[in-house]
Amino acid sequence: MRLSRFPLTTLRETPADTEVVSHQLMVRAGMIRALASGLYTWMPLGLRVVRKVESAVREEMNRAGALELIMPAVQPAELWMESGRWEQYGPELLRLQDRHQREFCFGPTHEEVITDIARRELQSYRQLPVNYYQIQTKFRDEIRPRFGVMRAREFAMKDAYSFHMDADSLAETYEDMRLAYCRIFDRLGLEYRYVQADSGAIGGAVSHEFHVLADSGEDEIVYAENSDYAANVEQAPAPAPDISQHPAPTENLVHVDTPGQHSVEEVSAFLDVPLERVVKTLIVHAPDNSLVALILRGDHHLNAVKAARLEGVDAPLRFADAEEIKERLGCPVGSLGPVGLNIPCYVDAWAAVLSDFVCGGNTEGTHYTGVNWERNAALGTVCDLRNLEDGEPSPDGSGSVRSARGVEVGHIFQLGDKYSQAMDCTVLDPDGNKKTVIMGCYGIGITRIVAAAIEQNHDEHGIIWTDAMAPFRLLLCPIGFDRSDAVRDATEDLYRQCTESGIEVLLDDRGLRPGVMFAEADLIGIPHRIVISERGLDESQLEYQRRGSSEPEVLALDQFPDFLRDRLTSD
RNA sequence: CGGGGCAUGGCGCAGUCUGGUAGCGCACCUGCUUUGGGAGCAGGGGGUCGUGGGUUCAAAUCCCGCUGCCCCGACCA
Repeated sequence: MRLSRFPLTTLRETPADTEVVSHQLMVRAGMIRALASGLYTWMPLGLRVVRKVESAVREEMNRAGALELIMPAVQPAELWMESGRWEQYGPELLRLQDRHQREFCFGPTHEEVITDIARRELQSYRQLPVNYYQIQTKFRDEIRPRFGVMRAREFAMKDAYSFHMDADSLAETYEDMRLAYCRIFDRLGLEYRYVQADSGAIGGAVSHEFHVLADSGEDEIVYAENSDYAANVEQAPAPAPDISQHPAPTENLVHVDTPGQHSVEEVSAFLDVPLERVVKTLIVHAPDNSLVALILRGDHHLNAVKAARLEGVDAPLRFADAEEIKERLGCPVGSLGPVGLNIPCYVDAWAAVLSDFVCGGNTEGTHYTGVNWERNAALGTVCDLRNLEDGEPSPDGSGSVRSARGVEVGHIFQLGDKYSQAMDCTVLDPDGNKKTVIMGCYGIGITRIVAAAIEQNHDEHGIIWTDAMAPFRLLLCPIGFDRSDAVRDATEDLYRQCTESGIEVLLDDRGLRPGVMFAEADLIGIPHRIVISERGLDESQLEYQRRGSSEPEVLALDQFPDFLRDRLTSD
């Protein structure tokens, strides 16, 4: 491709309405253009990257024996009523009516449609197992679309659905999919982790998430240094404290004045007590809207997902606001504590083993010191409320964990019979009896991978593509293309060699000043770059530079064919 | 959904308080010079100031309505 015929409108300045670096670079490089909130046009340069991701996914899905199909994006409400999700799904589901006032939705996912296909097509156990997939546009009416295509409303997703006679067969396909996903992310050259996403509390359902590691990721994950264990921090159990470390009380309860001291850090400093001997008291809503208290050690961080899973706590977690707390507990936030607190208390295990600790005095500007459970405050329910943190022991007993941030790009799930049961999807078994099939589902966010890859691989100049995702493999940068016959002739010859070798090559034949050409080259991130100049040609030399490496290499002109063969055709 | 902010040429912004001929940088077009990291000079094109109403001799600017977009909304308790 010649850049003179490939309009590339890059922006020198960062658009004001972009926040994360992938969004900024995608807009600046001309990969995407916004149409409305959460809706983007993929420009030719960006679409080439999307296609690379799609084809890696498609090839590995095919290799794993999955069958590609395409289902409609628009789905009739009747199917969603059968599964019960028409009521359940809420405002994220974009609902529409046709000219006859029939109800439809724009599919955010396709369990209902595929289950409908399966119950019509599949009659016999002989047809199982089977795994269907599609690469298709989804629409989810997100509360708050942001970060460009990372959290868009319309996005491309690969979704697969498998059907089985029994759990063993499902487990086999599930493992095949897990391996296929690993191959996909390996091929794309991304650093990733797969993490367990569910502890098994929900009916034995098994689920794993795949995360591309990036500092800006929306999820925090923890992984063991010495084993395969990895989990979303939302799910990872914190270690249990050593009960024997629970010393006997030595101090008396004292109600002290702490004027203006509200945060645990302030109180810790003011009273000269270590942060880990101060507890914080957080007030949230119960399902019936009454208040409950969550109590943690001052240096620990609340895990909202764990808290929301407690029976007496509403899910998702809803914090009580300051006015409500003042009104119902008679004390401003910042001075709350468990002593004499007249609402249900959930106490993190690490706070429960404290002795002689500090907490709020339940009156503005006061705290208690020398507090001891049961002696001064009812202990309430002891549970795991906090995050597992970097450096702590791994839940699988294999040493310590590290914490990292990740972008969720894949999710595989053993669904069981939730949809097949509701929608009566059955086949005949060898004995001629009707059996409800069980299902798995497997998603990959195609367009999100593009953003995640940029989050992971960029520098101050622009994007750094891996070979597998790059819109073009090689960029030819001739200096003086418009005014030097030698440069132009040599460049045209190299370009011809590339196209004949099947290399995806981009030629900057615009004759721009070198500074502009290089700045745009860095921005769009083509992994391999050859510079052709009169200066070099005088010595029969080219200059090669890998995007992201600081040192250019000299390449003899007559070695260019070897270069193509050795460095650019190996996948 | 709640709170805040913004809307002026393709992009980034000034002008709005205090009403009086719409401006700057980048980008774009033409010419000349320049050519190894987003050039210089000269000339040029492009804007119903988001939208609907109102006030006024006069509205980007003041008033009212609407729309769109962006940001914040889990830990001072």
